[in-house]
Amino acid sequence: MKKGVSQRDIARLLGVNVSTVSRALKGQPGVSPDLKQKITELANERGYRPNPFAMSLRYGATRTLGIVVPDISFSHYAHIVKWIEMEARNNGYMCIITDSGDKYVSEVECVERLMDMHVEGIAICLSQETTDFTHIKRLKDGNIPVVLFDRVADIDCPMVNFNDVESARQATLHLIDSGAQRIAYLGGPNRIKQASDRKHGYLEALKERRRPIKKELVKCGHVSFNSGLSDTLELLSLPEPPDAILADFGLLTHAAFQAIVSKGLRIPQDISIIGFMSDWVSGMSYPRMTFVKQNQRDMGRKTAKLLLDQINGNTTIKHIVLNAQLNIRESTSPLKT
Amino acid sequence: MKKGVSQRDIARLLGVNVSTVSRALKGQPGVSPDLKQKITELANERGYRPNPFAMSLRYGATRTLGIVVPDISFSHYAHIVKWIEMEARNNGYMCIITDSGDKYVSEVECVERLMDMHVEGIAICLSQETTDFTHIKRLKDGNIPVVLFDRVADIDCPMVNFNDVESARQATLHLIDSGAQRIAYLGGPNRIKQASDRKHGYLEALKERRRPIKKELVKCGHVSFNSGLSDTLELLSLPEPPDAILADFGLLTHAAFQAIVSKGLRIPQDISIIGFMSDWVSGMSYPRMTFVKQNQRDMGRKTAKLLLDQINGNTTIKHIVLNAQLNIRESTSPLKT
DNA sequence: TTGAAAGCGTTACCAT
DNA sequence: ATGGTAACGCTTTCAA
Repeated sequence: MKKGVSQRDIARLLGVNVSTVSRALKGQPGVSPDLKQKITELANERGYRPNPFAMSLRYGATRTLGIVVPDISFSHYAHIVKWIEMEARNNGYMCIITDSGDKYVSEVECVERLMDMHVEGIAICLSQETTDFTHIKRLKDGNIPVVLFDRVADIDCPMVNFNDVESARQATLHLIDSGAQRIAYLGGPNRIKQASDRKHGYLEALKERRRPIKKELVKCGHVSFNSGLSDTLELLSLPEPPDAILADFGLLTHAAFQAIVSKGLRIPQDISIIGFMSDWVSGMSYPRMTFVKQNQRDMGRKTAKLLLDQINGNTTIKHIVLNAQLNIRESTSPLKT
Repeated sequence: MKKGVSQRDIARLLGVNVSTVSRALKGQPGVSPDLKQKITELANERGYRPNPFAMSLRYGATRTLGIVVPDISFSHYAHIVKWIEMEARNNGYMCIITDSGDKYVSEVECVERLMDMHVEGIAICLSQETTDFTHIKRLKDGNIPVVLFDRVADIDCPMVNFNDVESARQATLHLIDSGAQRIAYLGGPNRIKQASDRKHGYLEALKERRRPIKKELVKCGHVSFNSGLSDTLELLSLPEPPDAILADFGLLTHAAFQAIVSKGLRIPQDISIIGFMSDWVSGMSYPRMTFVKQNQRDMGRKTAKLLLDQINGNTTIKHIVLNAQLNIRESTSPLKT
């Protein structure tokens, strides 16, 4: 392990004291222009770089943020993370990104590791297993700023999420108004607030249009491709199968699509579908999917800002809700007035 | 900024010396069982955690790796990064991930920042602008282990990449053998080794089957959606348009697909297409895309291993080439024997 | 078995 | 204007 050049090295080379070098390099008063010149020149020449660990040790400030995501390989999270990182970097912070694999135990471990690294704040997107929030509370007890994003929970903590109730409501209304009679809901388990919010929006829309709620059309399983696939196949095998599906997660959307295709059903003639997915994938599918568009850039930036605000002592802003938008394309049947 | 519990705190509480606490906590000999018991108990109770910065300062070992990617929001890179991170974590390392935005200047800045953070090694996927490698050389001069992955270069440095010549060759052969007469190539600029390798494979396949090389069918523009879109539209407007396209990057594949659809052409009846893309997106398009499948998990793991090997003083292994696989689906017309 | 002190890189404070 | 030194958390070497 090769060492870099330290202030002490420069001091020795010039026959002066470290403290003088420190002052010169920090641009503080109390150094003669001559000496200052010599010091900065030598520092540049030898490639002096301040050692952040010495600073951290002294001040406890690591200029580092921690991020925990369920799965960085999902485009949705990767996009959000990208913008958290951008915003952080613009403010002089580096990001340490950890992947919980959507598992509770791993999430706790990630948080502990980040605490060990003395990050100044942590942004967390909760795993689908998380129902216990002691690890979050521990952070708050330790006065480490936290922000929950995307997958949040009903706890007292700053957070940024999308308006899940409303976006699912809009999507369901669109399906009803396009003529769908039996709309199935494919979502996640109720313990995920995101999932229960979305289901709530779905049910609200049905009530609003005075449509009956059919229990057999509501699937709230594990958020995984396989679970989505078998749930959709079950739906399609019902004596009275749905003529529309609202899929509430990217993975489930993908699975539902595959299941429909594998059954030889036509979209939207036989069945309509709305999903949560990214713009460009929606554009490649055939037919192009009507989908709920979420602005990951906004979410990433807002999350970083909330974190940095807290680090800078501003504790006023608390909970930000972003609007998602329904993008109507060809996977939902045209209006039958 | 709240401080954690230090060894000194524990020492004071027990009325002993810090060094004794240190020995006890490290399980070193020279502490009475009694005292050791008391120290470890108190440490657990108060939630003592070693301060990594003090350790770093003393040993220069940060147990941290740096990663530089062109765009973390691309599924391809996000997948690779996920597995680098996993492998690193299994070996007690954390990862600091930086996004160069596919820009050279930003890539250099990322590397500098990572050096400042005193990461023990850096994995880099080069930006499409990078032709100057002094920042890589600087790392090697500083004895900081480096591994290039995915987008590599012809320099003396450990690296992991896919067999780009071969996968493009295979893809082209498949198009020829499916009956395509005028195969267009949509790739990146020659300065990207990945792109020139793939073009090389394309040309080799044509030669192998004694097909003429038509310059107007070879497009090597910027790797971006817009560039891919306009290049494909140009190809389709030729007096003699291609009856097959090989698109050599995910973005370009996506763009080519959109361009073809916008022109009202049918795949594969009017034109065949092979792309570089992810498995699940390929399954959602219609028709399902024939594509070159790259194993990101392997690449991520191998990259991390190469980095960790170097950190551990093993400098033998140098260059790993992974095989990509052609997955044949319905976007290439059936064999006309 | 335990204590004392030095050192890692930096800065702040006090002395010169 | 400059030097000396303590402090941050931890380990190691030497001394008791």
